[in-house]
Amino acid sequence: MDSRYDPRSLEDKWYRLWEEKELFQPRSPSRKSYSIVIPPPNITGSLHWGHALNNTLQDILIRWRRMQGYNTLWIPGVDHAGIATQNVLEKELLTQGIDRHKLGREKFIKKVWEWKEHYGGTIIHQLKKLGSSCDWSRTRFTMDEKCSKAVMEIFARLYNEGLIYQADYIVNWCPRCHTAISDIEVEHKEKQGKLYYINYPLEGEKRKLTVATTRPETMLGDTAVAVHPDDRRYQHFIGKTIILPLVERKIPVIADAIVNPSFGTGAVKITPAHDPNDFEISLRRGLPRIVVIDGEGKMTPAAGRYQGMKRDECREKVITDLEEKGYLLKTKVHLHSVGHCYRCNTTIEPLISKQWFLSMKELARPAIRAVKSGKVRFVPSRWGDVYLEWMENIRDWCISRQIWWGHRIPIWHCPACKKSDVYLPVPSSTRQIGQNSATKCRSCASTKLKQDESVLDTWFSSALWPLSTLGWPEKTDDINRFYPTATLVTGHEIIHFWVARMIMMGMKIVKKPPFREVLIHGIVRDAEGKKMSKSLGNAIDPLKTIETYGTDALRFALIGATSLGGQDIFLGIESIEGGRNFANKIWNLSRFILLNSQDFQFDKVKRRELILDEDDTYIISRINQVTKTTNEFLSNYRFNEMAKTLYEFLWHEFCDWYIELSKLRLKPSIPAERKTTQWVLHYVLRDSMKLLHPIMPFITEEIYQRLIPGEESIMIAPWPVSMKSRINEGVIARTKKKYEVITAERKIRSFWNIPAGKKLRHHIKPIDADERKTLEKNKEKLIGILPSAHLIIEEKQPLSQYPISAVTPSGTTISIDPGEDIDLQKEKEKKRKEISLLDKKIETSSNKLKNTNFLTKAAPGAIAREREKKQELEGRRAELAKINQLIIE
RNA sequence: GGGCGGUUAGCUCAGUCCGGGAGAGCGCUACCCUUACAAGGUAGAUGCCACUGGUUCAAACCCAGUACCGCCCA
Repeated sequence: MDSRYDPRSLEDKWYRLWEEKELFQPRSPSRKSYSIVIPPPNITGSLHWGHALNNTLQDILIRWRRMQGYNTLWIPGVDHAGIATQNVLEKELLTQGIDRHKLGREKFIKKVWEWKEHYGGTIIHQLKKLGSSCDWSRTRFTMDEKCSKAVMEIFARLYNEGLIYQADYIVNWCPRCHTAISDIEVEHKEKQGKLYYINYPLEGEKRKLTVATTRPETMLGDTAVAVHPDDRRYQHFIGKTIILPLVERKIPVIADAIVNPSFGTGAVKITPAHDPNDFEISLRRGLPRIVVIDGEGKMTPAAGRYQGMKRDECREKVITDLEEKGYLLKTKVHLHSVGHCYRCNTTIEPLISKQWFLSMKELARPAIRAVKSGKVRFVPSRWGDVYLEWMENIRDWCISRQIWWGHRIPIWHCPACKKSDVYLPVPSSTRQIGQNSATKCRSCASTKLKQDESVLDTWFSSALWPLSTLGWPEKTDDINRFYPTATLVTGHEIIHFWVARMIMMGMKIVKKPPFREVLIHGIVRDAEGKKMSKSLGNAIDPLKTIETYGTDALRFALIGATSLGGQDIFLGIESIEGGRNFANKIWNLSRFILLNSQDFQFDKVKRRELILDEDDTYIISRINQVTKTTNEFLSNYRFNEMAKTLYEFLWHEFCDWYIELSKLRLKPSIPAERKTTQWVLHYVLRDSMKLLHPIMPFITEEIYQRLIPGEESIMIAPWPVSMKSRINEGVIARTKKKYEVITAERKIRSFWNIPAGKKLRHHIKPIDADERKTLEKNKEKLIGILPSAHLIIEEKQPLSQYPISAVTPSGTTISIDPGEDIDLQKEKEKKRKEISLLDKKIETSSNKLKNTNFLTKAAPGAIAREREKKQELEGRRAELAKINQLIIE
């Protein structure tokens, strides 16, 4: 065994073995199920820190439950990511000089499939590097035959129920992607812009009304000016007519309560075709809607002489023209929020167009109830409020996208009778699903049906994910067995996009929510607090990190950085180093144990042969306690606490104390003692490896296999069970006090610069008879570990013999003979400082105990604890004072 | 404008659900290559727990408000 842990050689080896043995598949059909569906990563994506965290959390849950014997299933898959994928392909084709429009829809889609076959597996491969124990044999793709079938089926059902409708509506249009996007796909960003104050003259009067706008180019499409009905400044303008500058159109001045009187001048221009608020007003008031900007972001013929200009060019021109003609009053710097496409960051153009919508109110109701009744529980619970807030104010979902890559809407329009209807595709046409499957119009039997050009929003298929991956709309065993899934693990950024819509679909389709709990975790950010992402260029490639530090180190660091509140996570490379160091520690402690157990076989030892001393009992008690807390932490999703507990236990209890002391007992001279120690080392190591396995799957497998040769895998080893009978609280307390004596002695050495290995003469004065007994029982060990040339343990020993000493928190004194003259004044000064510090604490404590309010109102336990504390402090102080007294003499 | 989160050691953060002796890792200081590990060991220093008020015998923790930072929604 090498003295350093090298993850590279091990990880692929074990992962391959796990896959070969099909350990990732459900393997206990008679047992209770535990299932998870993966949040499907984007097909164009590559592994980033968010995936790493998200999948590690899922893997921990699934590995834990698998070891507990559940029939576990973690379903993986990828999402076809309509807009993103189309963008990637378009760019790639452009580098070859190919324009998608020239290629045509069918050929383009064929190209996307080809691309998918080539590169679509990247992210899956990367998830494997993370150690994810998904059942890859069930990998799904949102565009594959089964998922597509589910999409078509539910679309038809919703359409036939009248929940899907087509309407002219103002949508968020991305002029670059050439498609509508939903409200939540718009990212609002604060931008420094200008507020333009424009004078609008009244018809037949000298007076004018000044409006303020951030988008002067849209004035070409104005169809009214609005003021607040209670605004006294403008009462006499209401009902008048304005001659719109540059356009010379006559538009009315109207009153509407939506106007904010304190914004700008309190009078606003109304452009129904290019502003969502104005659109709403136009619906109420029956105002005309004049489209002046088209889907390309260029001015339409309705813009008159500005036709053909790009919207920002047009803005400049409109401003100059207004200025020239004296309509522009002033401009002011103005901070406002501007919508951007979350895919390509282009400024969104609100635009009127014909789109497909899914009405949400009715779908939302049961989904709201599912969360309110506790059928679905968010962890941490505050995210449930975020969900409810959105659901209770839900708006209809624009589900159509004007792109080619995606599930084409199965609606056919008949040019003959002008009717449209839904036609389900022929099941065999996997790839072109939804196409050419309607041949005859149901109304007039015309054979010239034309399919709707739009495709469905990608999230529409994602919403069906827990059902479609299990085989819906077929009635499958998997659905009976694994639906609803147990836990959905995801980031808070997609609660609206995905989580809410899955719950709605689950309730709609099978009347059961798709999961019982939703674990929301933080977003991984870099050291500067920015979200780690490729587009920002601040991402450290997790694969490089894995290459350098190992998967287990990365996983441990990520888990250690999470917290109960789902706070965002800042991760520097130092954290990963910490994980690597821990892995190395595990490696070396195992190495120590393995090197010292070549003559040992765990199974051959009978419990009767063991002579357990208190250090053994201590560590056995502790591993049983740790087992218990680990389980509790896992049940409550407190993964960081779990990681910390195991780290602390292995490093600072097992290594620092048990293993150090075991070195004194592994000598072959007393075989029974050696055997006992070996047994305990094995027992603790075996159980710790199991407990740690969900977080650090690779190193634990390697150690486990070396420890117990011939085992199939730690993955399916039984999860440790904490045994109450093996926890001895009394021994734990006594042993801790014993270790305090050793620490106290080390402090003396450190203070006086006495080398750690130098054998000294020691006196120990135990605080009481119990302590004396414990120490006497451990005399040999103390001599070895201190190390001591001569050790006296005596409650009433003359302290003056050995001038330098230390007192443990419980009051036991240990003194040493430095073997040479030392500066007694320095020692006295040190003690005096300790005493005055204790005095302060004693004062606080005794004030508390003198307070009658405290004595009458505090819990009895709290008072008892306080008394104990004071007693301990006083005992310690007394010892220190006595010693100092003696030094003077 | 509405909502949510954060503010604890030089840095990154736990701890707040469930009130009672301020914690971890990294960094820093001193000593140590002690045959599991220098990716290590031993010991050490460092805090008006953002601010103001309230509740309480007792507040980092509960309540109200303020400031600053961040996120989401309109």
